Amino acid sequence: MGVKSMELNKRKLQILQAIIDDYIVSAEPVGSRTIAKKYDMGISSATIRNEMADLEEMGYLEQPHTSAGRVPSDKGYRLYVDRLMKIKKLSITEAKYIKDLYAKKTNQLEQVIIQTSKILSSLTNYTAVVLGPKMDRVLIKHIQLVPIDKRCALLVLITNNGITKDAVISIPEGIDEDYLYRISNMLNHLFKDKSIEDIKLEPLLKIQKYMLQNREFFNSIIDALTTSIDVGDASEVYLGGAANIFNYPEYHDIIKAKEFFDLLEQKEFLYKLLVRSEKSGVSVTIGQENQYKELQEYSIVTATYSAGGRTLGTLSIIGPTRMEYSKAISVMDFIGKTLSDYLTQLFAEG
Amino acid sequence: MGVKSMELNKRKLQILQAIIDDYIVSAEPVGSRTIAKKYDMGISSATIRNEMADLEEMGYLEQPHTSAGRVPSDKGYRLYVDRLMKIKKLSITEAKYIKDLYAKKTNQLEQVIIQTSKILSSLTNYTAVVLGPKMDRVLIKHIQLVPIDKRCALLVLITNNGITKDAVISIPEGIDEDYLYRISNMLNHLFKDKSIEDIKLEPLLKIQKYMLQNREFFNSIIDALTTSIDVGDASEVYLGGAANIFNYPEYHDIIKAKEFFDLLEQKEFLYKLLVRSEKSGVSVTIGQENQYKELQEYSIVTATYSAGGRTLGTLSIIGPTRMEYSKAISVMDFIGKTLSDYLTQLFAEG
DNA sequence: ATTAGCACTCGTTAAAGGAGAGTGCTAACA
DNA sequence: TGTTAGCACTCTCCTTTAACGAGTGCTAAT
Repeated sequence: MGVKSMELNKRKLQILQAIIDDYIVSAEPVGSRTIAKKYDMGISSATIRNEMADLEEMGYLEQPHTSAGRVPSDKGYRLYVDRLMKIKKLSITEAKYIKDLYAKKTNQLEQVIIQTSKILSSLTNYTAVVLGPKMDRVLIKHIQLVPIDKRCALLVLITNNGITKDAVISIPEGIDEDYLYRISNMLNHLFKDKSIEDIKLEPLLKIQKYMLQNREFFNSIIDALTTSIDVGDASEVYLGGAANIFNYPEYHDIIKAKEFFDLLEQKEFLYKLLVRSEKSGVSVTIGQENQYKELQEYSIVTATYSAGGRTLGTLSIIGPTRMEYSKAISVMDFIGKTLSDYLTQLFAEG
Repeated sequence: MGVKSMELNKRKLQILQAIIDDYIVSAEPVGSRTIAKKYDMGISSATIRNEMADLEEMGYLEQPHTSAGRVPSDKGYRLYVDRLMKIKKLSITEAKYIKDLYAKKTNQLEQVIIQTSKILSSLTNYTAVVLGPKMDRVLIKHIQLVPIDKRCALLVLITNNGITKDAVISIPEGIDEDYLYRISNMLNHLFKDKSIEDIKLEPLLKIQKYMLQNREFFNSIIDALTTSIDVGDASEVYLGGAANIFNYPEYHDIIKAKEFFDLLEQKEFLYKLLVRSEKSGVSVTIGQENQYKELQEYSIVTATYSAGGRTLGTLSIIGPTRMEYSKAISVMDFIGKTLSDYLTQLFAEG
């Protein structure tokens, strides 16, 4: 057989691309005859058969059973994504559609995120998972205690990303509005321009001197601060288009479908999975590349969004490894950027 | 045949109950022999056959095809729910499990709602839909403008239910902190103890005299107030246990399953469906009783939750018409009450 | 190196043939 | 008059069988 034949020469790449292109839309194992007929490369099906056997031996293709066509392996998809596929730019209609949806203003960050998940899923036809803004590295812009009545006050926290959090806390006896005002100023002075993480670590030391009286009250403030932030985890995972999965025949098996929806219900897991370092741009995880067993039959395309150059969160779509990577990647890229522009502008103004 | 035989006598009710009890767990059409054997009523299968034919003619049972057993009709389920089924009280273990989960405090109302949807779905094995607190009839307890920096302020709104809403609004040139403070007081004075609805109707008239200067600013405040409230609709629909539907053989059909999940994705629709007048207690909608075509193959059990005697929202479960009504109703009832107690206490304190 | 030809594999589909569960009806019975 | 045993009949579901066809690998010819 000679070593020569096992090179990944141009023809092999061409054939691999053709097979994957075909399989992505058909979901059926691809045979040599199909390739020979559909793509006119001037070689016979027998030749293609030989090449396919080589590609299988090299790990780029798999055979469901002896007398079936070939199916791409994860390694095959990886090669396809990195070197073979043609990135499809969004159509002008699609780009305009997206731009228009982000045209109208709203101050409700959550609404924007929800809308993003819907757009993402409707354009890609996969399931979208969008994470709300990460709070941990965000800086505090303003912190204040607002008196409501004799017994309680509202703790308000505003970050430099324009996100607001608040919590009602009760006031112990014998604290008048003026004292509350002084505490409020003190907190603001102490924590302004600090990150949320800092609060968790520092306060006990720095505040200690203020804490001699009303120790409990201070504790409840710190408590409210940290817990109101920590909530960020599971509750800020937004899904869109979960039912899209039914479009794909691999999930017409009830067992598979159930697995998928069970997965989606584990919001904490999704959060852990998709929260990533600030690496911007679009990234693709194919099947077994995923560290989690539960996800090794899926592919995930992830992008980040930011405001004013600071990464805030991630958007992802999740679907079968037989995914329209080309379309998916360009949509993710475009929406990630559009959303970032939108948020940057929003925060700059508001 | 005689008119007599068509009465709903005790024996017919007994048989109907037996059939529905059986069908609810088996999901298979129930035959006369099954009833005769399993439930010892001292009559033969032939007699039961006659009664079943009567029950079918009266509309309580249906026959999928000539040589199959009987299946309850919606009318049959209705009779079952109203008169036949034995309400199963929660086991002590279950009651304790629920109580324990509501034992620990949190100020995050949203977390409580999310947890409720999880508990509901895990105990009933159906899909839970919980609506967040309705805002429209809620009274305003406190309203305030908190200055953040020169260019913007935070509008904070606290309701008598302890719910907080806020929005960042920008301040026009030439408004100093003192003036802002006066406006804040004015707003508070004007809107305190009013409902949100009132704001939408009244402000233009009442505020007009204040609005001579800074008309735009006032408009943006009113805008922020009303929109931050209106969000309430779709974004406050919480789902739990959607994947539970796969436990039931009627949804092993992919078409049916897809329909179900498509339904769940229409949050606005679910909101419209489940938001109801304050009628408290548990209510059941069976199949075609539902006004919406899309839901006529499902049954829905709904309860309300409240705080301090004021109804806030609804909890529901949705599942096949072949539902364990008895279990479902008692769980809904118990959780509705427990949640109400919890919230009542929470708001009384905080 | 390429390709035509061919035997072989294996999954898919359709038809055919029970098996089984259930019914309605009739006739006998208390 | 209500109840029940018996029976013919219906219809779905499951299994078996056979034929089909898409696809492969190998061999031999080009």
